[in-house]
Amino acid sequence: MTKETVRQKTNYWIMKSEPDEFSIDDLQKKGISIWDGIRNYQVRNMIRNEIKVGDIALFYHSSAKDIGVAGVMRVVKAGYIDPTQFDKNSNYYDPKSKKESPRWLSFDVEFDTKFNKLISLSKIKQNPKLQNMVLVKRGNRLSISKIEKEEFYEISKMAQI
DNA sequence: GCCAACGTTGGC
DNA sequence: GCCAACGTTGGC
Repeated sequence: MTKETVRQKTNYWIMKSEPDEFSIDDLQKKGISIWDGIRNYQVRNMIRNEIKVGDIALFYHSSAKDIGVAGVMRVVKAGYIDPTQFDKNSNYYDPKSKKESPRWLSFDVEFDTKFNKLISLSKIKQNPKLQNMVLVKRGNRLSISKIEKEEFYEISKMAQI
């Protein structure tokens, strides 16, 4: 089989954002948005190696009054150089990143669905089918993590009840 | 290369 | 606001 005929499997992700900074409503308004400001090497490597067009992601609201999964989005542009690392006016400015060797990557996502109600972290922790998610484990601090297709559909199901 | 000190994330 | 659990930095 040639390389061209290999169809890559869709990856499923959960991606955190502080809704005060950027919420599911902001994404819905914009339609398509850059996902920028990643300043962690593990996550950077995930963007570089795995996140690709067509991947599906849960939008998670973190560090807020109500925390949990707010909706669904799709990756529409794979990893590219995050412009905010060179922008002195940005919160994400990184003076150590050089134009010749940029450190950080961003990508683009498109709004798909906003859940009627937030699927709270506590509800997720109560669901026995979701106990393997990195999200429910202690010390999980990565803003993006991979999830199983089954976990994605389980959470989607919880949104419909 | 080790590791202490410091910074950040994020739930509670 | 607290603090656990990391990640990063920098002196040695």
